[in-house]
Amino acid sequence: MSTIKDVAEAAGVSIATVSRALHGLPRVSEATRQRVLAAAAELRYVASPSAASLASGQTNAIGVVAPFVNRWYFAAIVHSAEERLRKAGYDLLLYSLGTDTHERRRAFSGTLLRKRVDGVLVLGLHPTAEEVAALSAVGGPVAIVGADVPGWASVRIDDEAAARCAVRHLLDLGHRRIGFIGGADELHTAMPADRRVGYRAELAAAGLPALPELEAVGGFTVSGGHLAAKRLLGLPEPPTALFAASDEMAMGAVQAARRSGLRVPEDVSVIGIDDHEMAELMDLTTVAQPVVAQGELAAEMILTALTDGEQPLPAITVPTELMVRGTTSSPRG
Amino acid sequence: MSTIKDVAEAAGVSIATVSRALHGLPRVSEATRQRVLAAAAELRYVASPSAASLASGQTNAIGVVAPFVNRWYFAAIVHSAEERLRKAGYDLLLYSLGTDTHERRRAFSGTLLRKRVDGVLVLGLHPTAEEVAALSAVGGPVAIVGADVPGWASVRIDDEAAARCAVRHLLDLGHRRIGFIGGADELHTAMPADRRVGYRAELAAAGLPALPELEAVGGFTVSGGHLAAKRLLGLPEPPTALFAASDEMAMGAVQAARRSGLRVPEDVSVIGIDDHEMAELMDLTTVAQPVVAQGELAAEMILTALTDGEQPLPAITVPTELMVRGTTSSPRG
DNA sequence: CTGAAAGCGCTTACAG
DNA sequence: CTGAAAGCGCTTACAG
Repeated sequence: MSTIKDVAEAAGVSIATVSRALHGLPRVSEATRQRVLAAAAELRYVASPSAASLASGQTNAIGVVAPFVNRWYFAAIVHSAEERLRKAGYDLLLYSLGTDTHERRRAFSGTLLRKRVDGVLVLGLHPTAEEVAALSAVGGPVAIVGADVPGWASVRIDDEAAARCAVRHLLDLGHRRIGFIGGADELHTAMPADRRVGYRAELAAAGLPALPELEAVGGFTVSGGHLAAKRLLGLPEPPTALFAASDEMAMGAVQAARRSGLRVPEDVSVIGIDDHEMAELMDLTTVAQPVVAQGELAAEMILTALTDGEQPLPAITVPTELMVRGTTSSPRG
Repeated sequence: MSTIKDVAEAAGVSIATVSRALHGLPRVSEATRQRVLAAAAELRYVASPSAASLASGQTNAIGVVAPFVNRWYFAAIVHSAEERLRKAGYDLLLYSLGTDTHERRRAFSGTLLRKRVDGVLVLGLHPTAEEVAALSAVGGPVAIVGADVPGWASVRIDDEAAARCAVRHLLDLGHRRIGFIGGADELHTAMPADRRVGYRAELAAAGLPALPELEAVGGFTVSGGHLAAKRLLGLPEPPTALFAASDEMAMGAVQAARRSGLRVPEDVSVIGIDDHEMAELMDLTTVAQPVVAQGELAAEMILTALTDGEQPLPAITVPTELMVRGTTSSPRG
């Protein structure tokens, strides 16, 4: 593996000049630059990121912290953010925490990220005040997707409004007994709580009570949604419609209804949030959120903060859209 | 941010001793080690990865190169590999190439990875001989998932056998006119070709011809599968069963059949490969492949190669399993 | 426009 | 068991 010294010798210049030429800095004659570029290409020279980082104090890497990557929402955001960051010359260090509290602590405390990244992208987690302080102390700009934190850049949907939109759709269709399938670990992720708030608020706005027995926990998985729906539909007085806080849970709910011999939407309506890539396939009515855009925006914000220094970090709310498909209709009778 | 020097001063030892104590190396007295550990904790010291890499020649990072992360198969493998690698103290650098040939070239040429990672994990790509040579020249061990390459560690399923298993299931049910929905860019990814080979081979073993008009391109997406199925089912003499080389395409095919007014499986059977997380939900018959295990195995192989030096790199084939669900049955009549 | 040199923060023989 | 010192390969003022 060739080093900058090899290139310098081959080009007949100093290593300082090689560095400047390769970085496109001014104060290098065009002739010299060409000679250096040719020598570097010839030697297949690639600068050592470690050495460059040590000398410059920049790592040219962004850390991405998420609970999962193998879920539609996170995978889509990671993919779009990665593309944007790589284009800007940044590497993406992935920390997929799972549900492990210990790993979560390591990530947020900075043990994992300090001195390793120039900035951090947090996905789908709702950090505590302590965690915010710790991550902020890592040094670089932080952007969060799916929540907002003072001092950090953020991209999110209005979860409460999205939930209200979904419930309103059901109300407009004539439903009055509407079940809710939410997440479980409200402490860990941001949006479940907000979506539940929206559910209750929209019911209240329609003069309907929020009945505890109509709220179930789905854990944001297909099988969790299935189980939750099964319980709700087995109630003595079952709901005529189900609002699931994510499409994956909504899909599980549709399945549960059908396995219980109920037709969707004739016997029970189901609506989700997301517009998961499989939602159209399943003809699922949902409130769509733009995931690719959120990933790109978050990446963009970090890049801007990295170059533009001290300008205020934006907090963006992206719009959602009701997608009426085949799993919702008016209740019978 | 504290450096090793701060810790050394606080503990009253040299930086060499700090380094040894923190790494758990021998030849440090227990008392000294405790003192160093305490000082490091007190100062919230985290070693600079750049400095450590530059001095040691190791990056403690593994590069993961994949065409996508936002597809079930890749996301699942990245997630499980990341967990294993992080546990071993390695960072995961993600390179999600997309379909961009330019980025692919950069990744395989080593421009992206050289001097940056200790090993590489390649997912779902079928590198050319040239690419293999270039990536091998990066230096560290390489493991590939979904294909096998001489000189690299590998984990994969037997794609041809999996395809034959799927087709055999359809033959056993009595189908004789079986359509195939495969990928598109056979040059880029490994398995499409093998799965097509298996399809043809199993037909041949049953004394049936491989009819070109029964083979369609689905591009490994739901919508691609939908389109391909639509074409096949619109044939003057349509197939009574469809074998899709992935579950996502199979799901698209099921949808296409239903939208054409055909019942699945009464009018047309559909089988896929994968056992996608949504397959059970859709009651899709498929040939299951273990994704989590493949990710873990691949990570394990790299870790072993990294520590155990020059032992031969394993090439493992993991088993697949036919999952008979509700989208396949005997043809009518 | 170019070079000599300091310095980034570690690891690792080498001495003792 | 511990320390002094070289060296990893860059970047970046500082001179000229």
